[in-house]
Amino acid sequence: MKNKALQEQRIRGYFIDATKEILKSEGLKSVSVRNIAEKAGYSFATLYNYFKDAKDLVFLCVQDFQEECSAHVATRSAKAARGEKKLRAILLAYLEYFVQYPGIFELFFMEKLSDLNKQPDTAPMITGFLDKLCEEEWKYLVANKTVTTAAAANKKVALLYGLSGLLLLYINRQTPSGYPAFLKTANTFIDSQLKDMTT
Amino acid sequence: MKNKALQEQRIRGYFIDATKEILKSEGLKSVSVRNIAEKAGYSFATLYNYFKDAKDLVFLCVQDFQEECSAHVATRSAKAARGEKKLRAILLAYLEYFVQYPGIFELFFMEKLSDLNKQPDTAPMITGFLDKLCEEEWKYLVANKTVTTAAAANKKVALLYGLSGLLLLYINRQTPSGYPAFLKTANTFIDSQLKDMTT
DNA sequence: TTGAAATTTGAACAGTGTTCATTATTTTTG
DNA sequence: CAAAAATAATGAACACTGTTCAAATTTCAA
Repeated sequence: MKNKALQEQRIRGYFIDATKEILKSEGLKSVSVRNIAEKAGYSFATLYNYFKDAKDLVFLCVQDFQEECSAHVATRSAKAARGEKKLRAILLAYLEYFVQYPGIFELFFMEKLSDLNKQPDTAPMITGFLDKLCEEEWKYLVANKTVTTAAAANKKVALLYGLSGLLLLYINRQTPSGYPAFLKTANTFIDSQLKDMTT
Repeated sequence: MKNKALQEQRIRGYFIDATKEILKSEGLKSVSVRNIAEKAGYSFATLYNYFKDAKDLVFLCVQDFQEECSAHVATRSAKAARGEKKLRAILLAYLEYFVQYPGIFELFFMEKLSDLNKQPDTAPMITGFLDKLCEEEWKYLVANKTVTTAAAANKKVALLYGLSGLLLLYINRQTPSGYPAFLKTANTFIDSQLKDMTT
């Protein structure tokens, strides 16, 4: 009787779609049990039959948003020449996506994950996301002896932490103030991290 | 009639102290208008006679916590030799403070500031805090020609963003997992940023 | 002491999440 | 097909949240 499972998955999908819609339009602050349920066409109580939490539901959107971000990064970095150029394009497109959707940055990096979310390991999925986006280019650079594996590893984490902090302060503390200044700071930071590829 | 002003300031102090107490013990999630007021010994409605918001009140704690953090950094870095050693000690003590009080990191970097908080410019106060802590050491290093002013400026921002991101991911996403791993990552990152002081 | 001004307060309202007994629907069985 | 059993959907209820405002209280000067 797999109809049961199919129907159940469909209904879960309605709730997830409703949540995604709210997240992208009104943002995380407008996500509420009653809000989601209304958009999904069910009572708020029904949500609890399919999900432990609204938070639980919210974190199920992470994968979808990652795919969307991946697509955005892919198109924005398609023209760039392989290697460092492409890596730079990927990093900038990554920043661009979160600047466009601050609510998704909030969801990825600021929202506390509830206990059940630890089960499907949402946290490593998020922290490993940038690595996955850059994976191919780092491989390429290591293969071409532009950078050593060890140096690449260091640069990867420095970029992850640096870009996370940059987005955090830009989105939450208006530092730098204004998108042009943000872009300039981002480029300067990426420059400094990609220098001395063999160090 | 300056008694008026004095008494008013005293009462404001009761509310601020209550808020600080809650922030350090239960954390930001437990900060509520009724919660603060009860600890302060007043009705929840009274809070609105002295502050626009509970958020407003919360951000008034920033300065006090910065002073506390400064003191912690000072004692923890007192023994270090001037220059790079001391700079490292400052950075590690800075991290240490926020790891000890994740609620204060939340307040400094994650909590959205309301409109009134933009008036006393809380945001630059927060983003400039690390710079202020390190100011003397950077001056020393520049004076000793260990690093150029331009290179120092770049390293300052890279450290600010990197450490912010590191704390963000450690506190919110358990990455790295465990304090020893966190310390190792922090040291590696600081190493990479302080290398090539003349570049 | 009295009256006016200032301060403190709780009621009220609109939100929030969550649980659970009741209702409605669907599925299975006779 | 009809009755019974299983499943799913629901809204009432409770405990919170922030915020406003008229009423109660306190303060203080005349």
